[in-house]
Amino acid sequence: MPPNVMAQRELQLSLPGSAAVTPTTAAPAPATGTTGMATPMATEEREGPAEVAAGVRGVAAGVVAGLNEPQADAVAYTSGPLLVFAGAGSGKTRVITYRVANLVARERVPPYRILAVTFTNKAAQEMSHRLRDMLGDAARDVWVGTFHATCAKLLRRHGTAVGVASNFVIYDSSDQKSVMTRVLRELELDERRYPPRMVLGRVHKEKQEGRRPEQMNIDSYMDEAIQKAYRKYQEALQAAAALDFEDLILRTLDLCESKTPEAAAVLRKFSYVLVDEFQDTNATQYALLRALSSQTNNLCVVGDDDQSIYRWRGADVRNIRGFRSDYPNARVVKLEQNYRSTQTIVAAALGIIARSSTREPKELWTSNAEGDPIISLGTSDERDEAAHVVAGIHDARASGISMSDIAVFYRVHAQSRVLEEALRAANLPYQIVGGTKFYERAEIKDALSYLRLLVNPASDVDMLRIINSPPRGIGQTTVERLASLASSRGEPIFETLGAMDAMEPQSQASGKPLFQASAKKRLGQLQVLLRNLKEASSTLLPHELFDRVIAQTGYRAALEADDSSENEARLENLAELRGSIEDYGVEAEARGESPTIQGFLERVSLQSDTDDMNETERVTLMTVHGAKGLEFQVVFLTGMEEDMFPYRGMNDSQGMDREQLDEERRLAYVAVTRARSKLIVTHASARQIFGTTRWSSASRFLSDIPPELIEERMTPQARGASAGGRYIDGSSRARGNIPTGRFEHPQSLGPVSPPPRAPARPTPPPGERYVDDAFFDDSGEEGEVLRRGSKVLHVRFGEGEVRKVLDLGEPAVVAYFPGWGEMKVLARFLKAR
DNA sequence: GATTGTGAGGTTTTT
DNA sequence: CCTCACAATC
Repeated sequence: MPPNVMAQRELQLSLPGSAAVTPTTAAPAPATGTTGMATPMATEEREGPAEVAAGVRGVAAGVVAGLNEPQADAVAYTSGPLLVFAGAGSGKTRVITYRVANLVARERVPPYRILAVTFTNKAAQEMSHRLRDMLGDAARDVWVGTFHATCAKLLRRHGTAVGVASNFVIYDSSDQKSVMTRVLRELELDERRYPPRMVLGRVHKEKQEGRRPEQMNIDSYMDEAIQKAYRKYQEALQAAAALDFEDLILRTLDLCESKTPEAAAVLRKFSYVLVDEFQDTNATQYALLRALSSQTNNLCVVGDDDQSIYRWRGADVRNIRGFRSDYPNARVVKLEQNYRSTQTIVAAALGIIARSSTREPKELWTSNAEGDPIISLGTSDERDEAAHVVAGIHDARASGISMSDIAVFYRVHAQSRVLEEALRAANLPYQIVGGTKFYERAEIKDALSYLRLLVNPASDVDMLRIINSPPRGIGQTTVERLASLASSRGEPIFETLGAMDAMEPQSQASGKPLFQASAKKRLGQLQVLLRNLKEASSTLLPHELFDRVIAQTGYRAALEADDSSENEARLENLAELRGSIEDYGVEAEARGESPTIQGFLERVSLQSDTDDMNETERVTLMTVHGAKGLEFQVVFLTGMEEDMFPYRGMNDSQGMDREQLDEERRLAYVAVTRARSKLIVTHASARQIFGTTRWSSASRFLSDIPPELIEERMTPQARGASAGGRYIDGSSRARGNIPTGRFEHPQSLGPVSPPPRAPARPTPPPGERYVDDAFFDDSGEEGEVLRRGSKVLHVRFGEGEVRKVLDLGEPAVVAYFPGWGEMKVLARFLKAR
């Protein structure tokens, strides 16, 4: 993870402090709304060194020093609900950590009674580290973790009160999908009308909004089918002692509401609850937070509605926007000073977000230097783009910027490949965050399934996964019969397997034995194998168990048997998995816990690849989503084209709705605000994506940035493409004022060339209009909007339909004209129909 | 029962 | 472009 330079910068100011702010704990919460505390700044207030709790490294006094006024306010306000709007780069994490430190060191709140919740492990880790720096050992007892990890922890301890087995396993999305597939089959629902993905999506949505099957709104036959599937899916999970991600939250909420002694204990547990990225919470998560803080109402939520980018995942930005009405006496603090970025970058970000249709009013500002202009680079295609990103990285390095302080962002992972190739060819070290996940590889999933099955034999998904892996002669027919036998007996497959010896199951139809002798024998062997491993699992260390599993199951042997390069890679992956099990063991012991397989598995299922970024000297490639919460000196924001960003799916039809567009806009805002001093945005006129070529114009978000902040450029290739391209209408591409500068790192730039200018357009004849560049317009209300599907009229080709919109320095399209085919035409030669 | 091939479908972002 | 599901074949 890149170092938080802002923090470093500020800590220099803050640490000498023996100054402290008068605790404002007792102050009544004024209803004045925003930042209105008149608390003097730390530097103006003198106190003797504050008493320091044992084990706390003298930070109590410094806790509030070095914070600006609203920050200090948020840290010091400790009695009741608190809502912090934290603009990008405004020192949000800092406020949370200082707040926790203040609670422990000054307010003497026992660390184990503080809960700080984040969304990503990455954020949780960073918070832990910072707390450790401030509080030392006391930090260990603060509950810091993601929603999911926190819930898992609570459920392991107390879940039995609401019927959650303490050895539950967590099903990831592919596990979930296979459960759902089986459910849908059992319900005999048509796979085309009810794709598992879709049904699962609907079920998740219900769960995210806290609705059980019986609470669903049923408006159609399909809803009814989904309701059935939802029920059955939950039954299947319950039978397998498995939880999906939503269940982790929902069942913890159940626990809280259960009126059991365990519930009482959990509800009493935390006297302070803090949440980071509150704008990303869904209804269930919010309900859980409310429950966990219900005894004291000391709920502190920190977030930024402008950075709400997970609506698709159930996040409800109304949680943060409506917090004040849920907690009318909440103190509201707005952190509006940005410490991260240049004025130029902040202004650009504001230009983008300003057009969002709904926002909590706030003014982000900075006292940082103006900085360099943003470079907007037009490229011909994704390869050209990648080549110039590489060139830009070289330039940045030449000006002394560390590789780990450079990032390349893209909207979707699919864009990473070309960039990756270019970086590799240029010998630039890089790391890709996210994407194809290690833990999704087949061999890893197989190995983990064995381990999970040993912890929780009821987990049918795992059983079905490994039953014939490595191949042991148990075929589809046998598996199906076994599974249906188990389900008719109402027990997990593992149990049925164990009972095989004692019974002679017969087919109901024919009365013949259900299993052939050979099949039965093989099932018996598997049963013995698993039983032996299970016995061993209680005595062996996790990595030893792993070794035994891949040895005794024949998994390793099967891979070694044929030494293809794929199998070699698989063996390496398994070795890597073993390594991470060992690492886990070491860490667990360091924490004074004894390592267990269950502990390891939990870590795995709640961890994403995004989490382990290291600080080595490498350029970071990631999606914009992955970038949230991070910052880099230099940021390349690629693929800034209409259709890519804002991203539109494949469905060729209509555009996106306002809400989607707003979310894309916020995403763009997040992307831009990651940059500290340099932002280079790139767009390509043509892009190969998902196997087809897409032509598009520059993103509307670029035109929302005040033009004076941007320096427009084109790569030679892009210029060549537009200058050399001949059009059927014979239009000349020759135009004046095309900048000719090489692409270099902004800091080493010469004089800025003026942006390319479209040639003056002739006045349209009376009664005619020219279709023009109004397709940058969000609202579609002014001007003529030219987009896919628009009907156009050309003087020679007649009526046509727009297939692609492109930016060739001026608006142009690929349009289909019956009798002519697809033609590339400048928009100014077209009339709208 | 296993292996291989073909086709179709879907393609965002993540705990 | 990729994955997955299913069919045909050994």
